Amino acid sequence: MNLRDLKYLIAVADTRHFGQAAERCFVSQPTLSGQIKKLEEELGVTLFERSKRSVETTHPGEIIVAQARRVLEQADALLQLAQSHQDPLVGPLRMGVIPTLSPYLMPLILQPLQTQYPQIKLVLSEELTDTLLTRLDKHEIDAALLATPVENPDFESIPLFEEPFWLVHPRNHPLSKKKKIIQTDLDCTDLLLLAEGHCLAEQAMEVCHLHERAVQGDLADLRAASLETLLQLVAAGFGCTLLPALALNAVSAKDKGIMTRQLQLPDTYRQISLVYRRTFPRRKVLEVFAAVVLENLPDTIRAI
Amino acid sequence: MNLRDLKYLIAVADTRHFGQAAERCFVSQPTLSGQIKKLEEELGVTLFERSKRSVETTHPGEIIVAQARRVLEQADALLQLAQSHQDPLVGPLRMGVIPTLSPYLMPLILQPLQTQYPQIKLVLSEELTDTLLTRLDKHEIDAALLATPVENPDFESIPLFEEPFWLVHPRNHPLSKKKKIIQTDLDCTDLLLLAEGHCLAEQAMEVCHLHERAVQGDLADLRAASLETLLQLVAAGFGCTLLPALALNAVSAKDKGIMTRQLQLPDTYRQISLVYRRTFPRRKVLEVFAAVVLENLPDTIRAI
DNA sequence: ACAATTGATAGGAATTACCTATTAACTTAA
DNA sequence: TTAAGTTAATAGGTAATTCCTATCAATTGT
Repeated sequence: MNLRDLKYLIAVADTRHFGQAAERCFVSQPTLSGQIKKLEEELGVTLFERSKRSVETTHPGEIIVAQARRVLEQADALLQLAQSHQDPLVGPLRMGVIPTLSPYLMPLILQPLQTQYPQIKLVLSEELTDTLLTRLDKHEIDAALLATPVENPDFESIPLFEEPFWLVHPRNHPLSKKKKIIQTDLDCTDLLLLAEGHCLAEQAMEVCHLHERAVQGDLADLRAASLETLLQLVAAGFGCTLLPALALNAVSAKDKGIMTRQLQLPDTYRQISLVYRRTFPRRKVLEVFAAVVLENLPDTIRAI
Repeated sequence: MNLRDLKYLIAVADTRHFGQAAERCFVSQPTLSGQIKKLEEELGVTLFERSKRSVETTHPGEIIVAQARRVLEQADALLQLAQSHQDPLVGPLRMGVIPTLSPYLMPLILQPLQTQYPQIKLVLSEELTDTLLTRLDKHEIDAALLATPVENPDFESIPLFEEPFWLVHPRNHPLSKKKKIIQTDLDCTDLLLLAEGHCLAEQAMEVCHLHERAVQGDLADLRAASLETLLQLVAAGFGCTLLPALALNAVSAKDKGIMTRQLQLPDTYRQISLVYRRTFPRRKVLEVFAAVVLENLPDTIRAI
């Protein structure tokens, strides 16, 4: 059995005329006659009662024709579904974002994305880099916004922008007296860190030339679960920390006891990129997403 | 698109493995890979995300696979429908019967038919010969029980039995004195007839050697609409008539004022046969029906 | 009676599906 | 680290299927 055969079948049932049915199906009459005959043999049922004068659908024929219409109806629906998914922008885009980026970047782009590409249904999940990479590998998400380069050859990435780190310290901190922060100021500072697993923690240590062991002792117990908590610690005078630029809005607005200092030093930024499986078939939607991100960055952040 | 392709599609979606899917479909892996690729190109949608490690269904793929299942479901239902109609006995048998036969024959066969072949759904219609032939030609009925031979080459017939005519007259009729009825008794009798269109009327005239004009006059206005009415007229002494043997039950039971006389004369019977279109594909059900009729005839009627 | 129509048949051409063999990339075991 | 085993894709040739033109037999309409 064949969808084409069912089309032939219905054409004959509709026209009661092999010639006209053939014309409607854009085939010759012998072709259509042959296929109908083959179908009848396959089904073991005579579908049409032919005479030289007329063609009539038999009773079982009527029933089978009705069912054939249902089959073609569903097949047609399949084609329409396919058509509606030809545009790579259509459908859900499952995006993972690291926690130190998501709350500060997403508010900037959700509105523009929704306005420019309403057909993209963004599904966000906020998790640590490792988790995101695992889920990406398991096809549970389509792409991830990360701050670390990827080595896995299964993945590719679109570089988005460089996000500078700012130094954040209490207003009564010794560094308050310095007009400009230099590298050595960072080296020996009382750095507060995020909990383990946050890439920001390692990156901060790297910027400050610290190793894992250096943050043992008093500070080891103070690793914060979120940037918000971290800022609370800074405000409470427990030490200073490095903050990614996009998160600055979160601090300046609410806490007068905190000073934020731009770092005019080399390599004091993290590189944000959009990571996806090499085999992901809807690259277009990622390109569109990346473009929207870049268009809506504050002027202080430079795109790559 | 093709039902086979959809089977391949579902096999891959189920197994997430081209090789195993191919095995399930009894084709080679390259064949299946090729058809899936062709399908993807036709639909304009990437259905699977392949890597050397794994095969995953894309989001549009999931949707299309679900629809493909619906298509195959309906196609499967079609095959099952066809299967259930392979037996020519299954389904309605639309049977036309002439009014002078139906009420006397049908009670004899309905019960046995129902018992022996419960799958046959008999749909009866009782109409005059001409109407039945027209409806047979228009495929409105499948066959007809008639008492006249058919000339139309589109039709064929299965001879069933010869139904003798009996003479029926009032008990106080001159013929009551005769021990045996001979042809000349019939020739000049006061014959009562059924309404025009009933084949029985013409056949009775023929048996009695009468022509159309002979029944003009008084009798012309007395043509009865049914055998029952005819018997009422006989009982009321308006004349005599010829009755087909199967209808005898109807008279003997209810009216003592009527005599029924067997005719031991040549050609005093009508031939009942089952008429159908030459092209009717379920001849088997007709043969079965004919057999049931013959098996359940009273012993007084001889089958052909 | 003759031309036009209709569905079936025959024979050959074109397309399509299919198979085997092989490749390229990756994973696992030694 | 190398070797063996998997996996999906590719290439090339074969078999099956579909399709066409030409024709026939039967019927219908003029």
